[in-house]
Amino acid sequence: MNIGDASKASGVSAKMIRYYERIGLIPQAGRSLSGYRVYTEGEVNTLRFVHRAREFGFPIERIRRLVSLWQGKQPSREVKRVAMEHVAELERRIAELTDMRMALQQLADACVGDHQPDCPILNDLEHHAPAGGLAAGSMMASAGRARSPIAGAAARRS
Amino acid sequence: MNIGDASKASGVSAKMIRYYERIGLIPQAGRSLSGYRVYTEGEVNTLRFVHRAREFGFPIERIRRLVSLWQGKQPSREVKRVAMEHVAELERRIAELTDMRMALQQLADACVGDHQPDCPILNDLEHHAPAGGLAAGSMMASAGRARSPIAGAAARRS
DNA sequence: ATGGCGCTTCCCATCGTGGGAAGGTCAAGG
DNA sequence: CCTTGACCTTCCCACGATGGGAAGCGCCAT
Repeated sequence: MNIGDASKASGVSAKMIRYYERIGLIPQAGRSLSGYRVYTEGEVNTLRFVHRAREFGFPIERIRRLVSLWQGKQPSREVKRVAMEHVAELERRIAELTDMRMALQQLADACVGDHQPDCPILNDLEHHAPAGGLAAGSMMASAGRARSPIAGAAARRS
Repeated sequence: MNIGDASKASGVSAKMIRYYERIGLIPQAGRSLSGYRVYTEGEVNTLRFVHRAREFGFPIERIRRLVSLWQGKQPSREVKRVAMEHVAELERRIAELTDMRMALQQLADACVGDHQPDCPILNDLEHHAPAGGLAAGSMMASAGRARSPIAGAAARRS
């Protein structure tokens, strides 16, 4: 099977298959006489595994560990641990975005949105002090602070 | 004021100030005789504006529009529209991440996590069909499908 | 004048993905 | 046999926003 068929069968683009091979996420594929990459069903299966893991948002390095655990028939405890690490990461990112969304929504709610240039959104952007060490609640708009248990997670966008 | 002080006063790193100037998000700063960038209070204020907008997760191109609306004293309707576009974008990303989190959490819940290599997480990764056009509910784990109003938003990660 | 800090420009890396150029291969049909 | 088109190869570039670091110069205090 050539790379095009492997791509269709796995859902991974040919470009990404070559990339995954280059960074060592998947082993180097065999080659035909003319230098074309050749794939077996088993290799396509690995590509499907990687593709599905990407759909879950796993970063490449974590997928590397997952593939290793999978191929090595390791205890499911390890797999679960890696998965839960990723769940925690997802929750962290969800919390950040939720903080932003809530704060911005509050400002937008307070903005009448007419022909006048006066606008609470611009006022916040213009007058908010740069985070000077004190982080708690700094993301929240003035009205209705600390209503969420996940407030203050912004600005740690890594 | 030199770039270091402007950085401290605005919360934007010197590196990023130069970057913003290079891409034209902020106008070119004046220069001292020796070539140092020199900033006025007004320019620092613009930097603060940009910094705060970044904290809200606004991408640079949207900040460009916001700055323009702000400087041009445009009707708040326009500002609100840009802000709500960003809220929609945030909600889209939150929905994607939430889908991933839920699906993965379900698989992890179904994983006993002992010394046995058998694991629902790996089973899903290994046997899930590559998205072949039919997208609805494809992200959901087998148990408890379609329990969320925002299911099926994954794999549109850009 | 010397040391230390700040400023300058320039290049590189991240992370995952796509685009495209330049060139080789293969199969089908004239 | 030759052309055509679809496929494959490698190599380079781009994204978005940010940081790291090198090489070289300016500024100020001791």
